Order: sequence, then C-alpha cells, then structure tokens
Amino acid sequence: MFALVDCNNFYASCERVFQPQYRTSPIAILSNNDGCVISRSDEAKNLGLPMGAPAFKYKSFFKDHQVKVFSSNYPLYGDMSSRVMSILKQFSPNIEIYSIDEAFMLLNSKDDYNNLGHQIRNRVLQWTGLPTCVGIAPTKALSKVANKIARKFPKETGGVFIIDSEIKRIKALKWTKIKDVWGIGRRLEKRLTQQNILTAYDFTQLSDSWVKTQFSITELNLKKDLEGIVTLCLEDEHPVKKSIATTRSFENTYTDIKDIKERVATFANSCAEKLRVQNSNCNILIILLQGSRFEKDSQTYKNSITVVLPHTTNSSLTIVKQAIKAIDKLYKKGIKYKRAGVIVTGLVPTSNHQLDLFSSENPKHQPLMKAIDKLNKKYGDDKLKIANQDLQKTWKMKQEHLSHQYTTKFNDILIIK
DNA sequence: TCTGGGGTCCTAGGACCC
DNA sequence: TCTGGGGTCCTAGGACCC
Repeated sequence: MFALVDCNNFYASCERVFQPQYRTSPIAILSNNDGCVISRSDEAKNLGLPMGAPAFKYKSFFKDHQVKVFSSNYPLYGDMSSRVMSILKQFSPNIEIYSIDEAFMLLNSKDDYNNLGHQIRNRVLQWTGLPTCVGIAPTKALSKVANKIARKFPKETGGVFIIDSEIKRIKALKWTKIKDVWGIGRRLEKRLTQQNILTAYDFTQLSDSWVKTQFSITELNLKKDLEGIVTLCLEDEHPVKKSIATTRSFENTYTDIKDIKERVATFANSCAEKLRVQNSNCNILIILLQGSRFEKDSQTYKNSITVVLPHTTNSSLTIVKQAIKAIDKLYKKGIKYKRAGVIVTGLVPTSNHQLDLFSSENPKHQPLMKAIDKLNKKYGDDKLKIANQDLQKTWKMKQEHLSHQYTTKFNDILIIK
C-alpha cells in the first residue's frame, strides 16, 4: 500500500509554529517581492482569499479581516521540510519526497494502516508542530484521492483515510471531481467536462485506447492507477536534475541594458553554483527576457535565446559570459523589462567529462570555482562575486513581512524565558 | 507603484542517416 | 504520371505538478 503524507497549508503552518499567537488567525504567505498569495491558513481560505491573489489589490482586505501577512521565508520552510521527511523515514525506508510538503511512502502489507497513519500524524505534529493528513491506498493516484478526503473531512477521518476495499474506491472516485484528480489540469478538465466526464469515476469508465489516443500515455497510466492497478511507482530519492533554472521578476521594471545584464549575471552564476552542487556540467543555456505584462507597449515582448556550448561546463565565468552575450542580442530599446531568467540544460555528470578536441575550457576555471565555492560556504551570503554581478546591490527583493530563520540561523533562534 | 518560481514528461515534426 | 522506408536524434511547444 502507498501512503501520501501532506502537510496542511505548509508555509502558513511553518510560520505558525514559531508565532503561536496566530494559531487561530487568518494567515497569508506572499511570493517573492511580496507579489501574490501562495499559501493560506484555513481561516484565510474561509474568508474567501483566493490563491494567487495580488497583494497590492488585497491590502485593505488584509486589514479589514486582520489577516497576518508574511513574506516567503524559504530557508525556514526548507529546514522544516527536511525535519518532517526525516521523521517519515522512521516509518518506512521506501519514501519518495514528492515536493517540499508531501511524500509518498511504501507501507508493509503487515502494517495496521489506520494505526500507522495516526502514529505518523501524531509524531510529526509533536516533533515539528506541523499538522498533516495521511491518505493510504493501493496506488499512488488513489493515495492522493484518499489524502484529499482526509483533508476535507477532518472530524470524520481524524486526518487519516484509507482506501482498502472496492466499495470505498468507487465511492471515493465518485466523490472526486475531475479537476481535483492528480494530473488533470485546466486544459484537460475543459476537454473532459465537454465530454461529460465530471468525476474521477467517469474517467476510469473510459476505454484505454480512447484515453491513449485522445491524450497520451501519461493519462492512460493515471487511469490505470485510479483503477487500482499499480502503474506509477516510487521515484528515486535524489533524482539528478535534468535542468536547472533561476528566473525572477524584478521589483520594478528596467529599461537600461546595464541593469538587466547585472541581474542576468547573478541568475547565471546561481545556475552555475547549483550545477556544481549536484556535480553536473551543462552544454545548453536558455536565456529569457520578458517585458512587463501590465504595460501597454511592453507586454508582448517575450523572447529567449538558446546557446549550445561547444563543450560542457559548470564554470560561472563561462556561463555568465554567454548569458550576457545573449542579452546583447535580446535587448531592445524602449521596452520596460520585468522578468529575466537563465536555464541550463543538457546536464551530464562532471565525471563524464569528455575530451573536446577542438574546444575546451581554460583549465584554470575549475580550481577557481572550487575556491570561490569554498569561500562562499565559509563566509556565507555569497560574499565573493565575479565581475558583472550586481556589485552595487542596486536591486533588492521586497520582503516587508519576513519572519526569522528560527531553525537555520544562530542569531534567530527563539529564546525561551 | 504593485500579478511567483522551479521543475518533469510527452508529442509532433524536421533533419539526417543508411 | 509520380515521390522508398525505417530509424534516431533534436527541438519547440504544450501539458502537468507543487
């Protein structure tokens, strides 16, 4: 059997752990630059605050309803997540960390599922302060369904729901709206409802061949999983990433190419650092540049350049240089730019280094990068920068409601009187 | 003033090869 | 009138997830 453990309103709950005075208040967490709402407590949801609500439009709403607003604090959430995951590993060695706040687990057939589900919930709550829900079922897709039911009916289920019979499976699928099925997004929902496929159960009644030809193998696999036939398996715990991205919106718009180059250099350097952490090299760079979606003359501008390198690399120097060169080509005068990004792909392990006959990197790059990474790790906060990166710190992320890094920074540790 | 960011997988179609 | 066939690789675009 599979279990899906999901933290309730993860970011909002993390903030609550360290500021328990907000245990019953509506809470909203904002995206980077305090742009829009990305996590809400149940109280905020009940007030009708939608996901993705732009913060500037909801200022008075927050005030009127006394919503406690936080900027996103990823160091805190990341650390809380790893604490939760290490607790889950005590219950089953076969675990797939699916996202920052949820994990699939493979359970032993001898387990008492109901008892185990409640044990998991209780231990995570006791040790981290985070509430979770547990769904248990014969397949991954069904454990998602079970989890949703546990979440929706806390009183009846106590936060744990198990699909362990055909009757329960059918009932659960009939209850699940098609748009709430894992793997059915907005587009597929529209196409399916047009065919009068309204629930997960309706979806499982379609013929395999129709699903395969109308959609793709992905949807067919999903259908089988919902029927109770194990099709989706646990994935590797530490999959090697196939692409790495750093893309950001700017706090304001930029028109000067110098500002854009500065930011893009930072993004490129960040990609290179992530490559070195996972011991990968890349040979393809994609550089994106986009105008403000909300300015009349800039909104249509959205362009990218793909650069194929003659050799693979994870050198910040090379990647930054190429990214800046691309900006020279992408930049057009008179546009208000709002967003840029760098994606590196075509990743290979560094050990797989191929000898390039006609072009290879300056051999001095590697030891230099090693030295930079070591110093940055030691002194923190990316003290060492390469030329072109935003030395002047002309930009800064807007984070007006940031909480402390309670669990990862010595100066921020709570003091109990 | 002000609307997130980082991933994966699949398919169709073109280029190229023998 | 008529255009081989089969295979692989690559890329762009579309869909999804959290």
